[in-house]
Amino acid sequence: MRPGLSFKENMQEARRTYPDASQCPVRGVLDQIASKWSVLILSALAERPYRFGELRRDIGDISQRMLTQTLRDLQADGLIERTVFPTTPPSVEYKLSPLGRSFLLPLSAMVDWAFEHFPAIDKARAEFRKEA
Amino acid sequence: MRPGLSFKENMQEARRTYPDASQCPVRGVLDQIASKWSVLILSALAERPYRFGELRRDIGDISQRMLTQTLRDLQADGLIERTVFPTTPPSVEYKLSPLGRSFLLPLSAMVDWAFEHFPAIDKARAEFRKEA
DNA sequence: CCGCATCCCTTCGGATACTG
DNA sequence: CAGTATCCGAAGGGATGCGG
Repeated sequence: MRPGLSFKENMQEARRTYPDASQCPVRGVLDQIASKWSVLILSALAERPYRFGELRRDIGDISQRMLTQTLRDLQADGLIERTVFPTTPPSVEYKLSPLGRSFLLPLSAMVDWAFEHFPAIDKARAEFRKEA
Repeated sequence: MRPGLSFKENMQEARRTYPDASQCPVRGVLDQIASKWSVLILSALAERPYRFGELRRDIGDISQRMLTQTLRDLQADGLIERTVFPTTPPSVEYKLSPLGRSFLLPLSAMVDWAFEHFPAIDKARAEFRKEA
């Protein structure tokens, strides 16, 4: 990476367009989408469609309450599609929408970065505590 | 974007490496870094170094408490550097570290995506409410 | 199997007042 | 100017029990 600076223009343009950052619509989108549970759910759905119980088991430590809630939010945002199969017992499938798939690229960029740099961050945290 | 699927490998590899997602170190990193205030601060520092009061005014609706706290966390993670100038009155400068700058690319990818797609998301949200 | 409703505890985060 | 300390309301999120 070039030492100087090499970030995209939209980030600064967003800041120019919304000098009062509290009014920036991008913020509301990011808050929802970059949240802990959303990332895990979208990461799972990146592989293949999932049923409710599958997702629950796969993620492991998500409560059924948060799973339901986050799935609804992602559905409301148009990132995932929900299909009910009226079998007995009923089964419900969740899959990424085209919009949701378009989000995988920036999402995986974040995940990739975290995956690559978390050792450096852990080290920085440890040293920061030693100083204090 | 290709219709099929086109996401990076690390996302799936992270899921394979940490089948129990609750143990995944990437999660802790993301939670901290992709949070609301962190994104705003890093976006500001992407332009140039800032002093404390400048950041506060620039972001606008961040409380001094959260600004201090988030700056400390980002510093602990090694993403920003803090320099004290013992003038009177004292002044403190915050700037991105090399690690912090390396994060701008994935961060701006997210911001760019949000900037481009928030109209679609707003529309999806509105329609979702109409259905209900 | 999928999900909603309730209770309840914990964390987030703003407001205010006070130091070097 | 750049913080720290305290108080307190708001929101996040787990546990449990019921319904389609």
